[in-house]
Amino acid sequence: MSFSDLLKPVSINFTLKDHTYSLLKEAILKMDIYSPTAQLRLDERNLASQLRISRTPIREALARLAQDGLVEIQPRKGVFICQKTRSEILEMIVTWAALESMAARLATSVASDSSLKALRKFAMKHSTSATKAELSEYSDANIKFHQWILELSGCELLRTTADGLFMHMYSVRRRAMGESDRASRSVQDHMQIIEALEARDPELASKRVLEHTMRLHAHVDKTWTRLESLSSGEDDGDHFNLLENSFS
Amino acid sequence: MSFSDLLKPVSINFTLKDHTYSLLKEAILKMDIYSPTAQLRLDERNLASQLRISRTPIREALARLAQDGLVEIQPRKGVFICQKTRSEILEMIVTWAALESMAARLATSVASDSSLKALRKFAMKHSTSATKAELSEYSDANIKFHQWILELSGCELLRTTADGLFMHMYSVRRRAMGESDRASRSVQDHMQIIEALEARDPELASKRVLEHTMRLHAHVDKTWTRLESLSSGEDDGDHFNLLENSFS
DNA sequence: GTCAGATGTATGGTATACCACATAGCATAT
DNA sequence: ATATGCTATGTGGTATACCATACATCTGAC
Repeated sequence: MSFSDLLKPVSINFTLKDHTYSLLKEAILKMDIYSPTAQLRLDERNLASQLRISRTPIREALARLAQDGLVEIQPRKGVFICQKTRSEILEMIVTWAALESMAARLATSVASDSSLKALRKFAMKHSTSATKAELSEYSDANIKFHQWILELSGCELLRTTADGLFMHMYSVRRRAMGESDRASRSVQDHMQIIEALEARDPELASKRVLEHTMRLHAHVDKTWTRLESLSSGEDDGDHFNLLENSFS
Repeated sequence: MSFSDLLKPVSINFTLKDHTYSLLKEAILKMDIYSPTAQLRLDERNLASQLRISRTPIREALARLAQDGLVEIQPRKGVFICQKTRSEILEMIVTWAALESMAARLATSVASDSSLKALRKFAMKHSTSATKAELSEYSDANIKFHQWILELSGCELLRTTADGLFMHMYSVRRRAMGESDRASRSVQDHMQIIEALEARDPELASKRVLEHTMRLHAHVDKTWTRLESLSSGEDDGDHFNLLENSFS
């Protein structure tokens, strides 16, 4: 083995700003940003000294984070982690529903029999863990199931766009999705979705995905209370209540 | 008029990086990035000297542009304007279809009679200009019509997400949308969409929007040739041809 | 003549210094 | 005691200097 072989992996394509971006993103998503004690402010100089790098790559990473809505940069004030309002979360679910129902529609055409089989296997395996109310695990499997459908669509853009939404839902999901009364219904829904995919019925598949996701919407709409206090009095646009009848 | 009214707009919230971001974004969208003579490379130092500012705000603006896919930053190489491949454009249309059909569904519930009336008025006005084959104007009106539906949904996120797609379609639209044989069919489609909205029929409205947008998809799929040469030989995933039957 | 290696130059990546503004605390005057 | 204004300090915004790499060009040897 020559020198060049040993020395080749010289951290090519690695930049501090990209690394910092992933680092900060992960950190933000992992923390519970709705905890009352959460540190919402990000100090550039603190981050710089903690990461032992200068402010420049940090600022470029923050600019990107601001672009995808994870933080807000207030000029001359500071950068703050974004807390989503109730209505923003509901809008995310609506948009997610739009994307995934399209994905299901496409999947009826492009997904292979074997990949549908794999999806069914996955869903059945985790349906058992759902019944024993292992909520955290169920919550992960639930998200994975939906991402899987996005993947089956073969449309990268649908998948990445939805991933951007899931990213924001990450902090929310423990609260919104992990409730055992919803779990059994959810498992039924998943099975029916798989059946529609296997039947290669685009209309039925997209319809069932849409209804399933909008049930989550209705659930969040009813039970999301903790953030209310933060933005009470504002016009949070509860008009989505009106929409339930659009998904019957 | 009181003092406070006069003194409020004290030029606050202006930063060079935000200004540069809008500036570069607009410049990129306006240029024909598919022209063979197009300048695809962006030189930080050139931009800095042209705009008479330092590289720092430019770099932060570029980081944001890279985030929404308008440019690509290759470490140690440079920043290049992104040319979308044929399959990426097709994926954008699919995703757009997903969003707008959901918007139409919502609009059947939340749009007011008067706003639907305004939409109809707008569509009828531009249907006449379409028949006289004023293509550029028709193309603008066409996009406006679709954006209007997104607005009627009352879901900000649907609208902004779709706007992100329209942004990329901007350079493409002159070529893809401006053909008179499509125009008359398009006008018919628009009218039928409006009728479905006025009938407050969510299923029909979303279905018609979906079919309408997928007709554009089929059209681009058949006629988009110019970029082929750039990426010929690559696996560009023409599998979307298979999907036409999903939207009948 | 051709190819390998070296060297120069251009360009992005990073660090740092400096500036403008926002905020809080204190002092002073009413 | 309260209100107003000043000052100190910290933070983000910007400019600039320097470093590392990629690429082109040149040169020399075979």
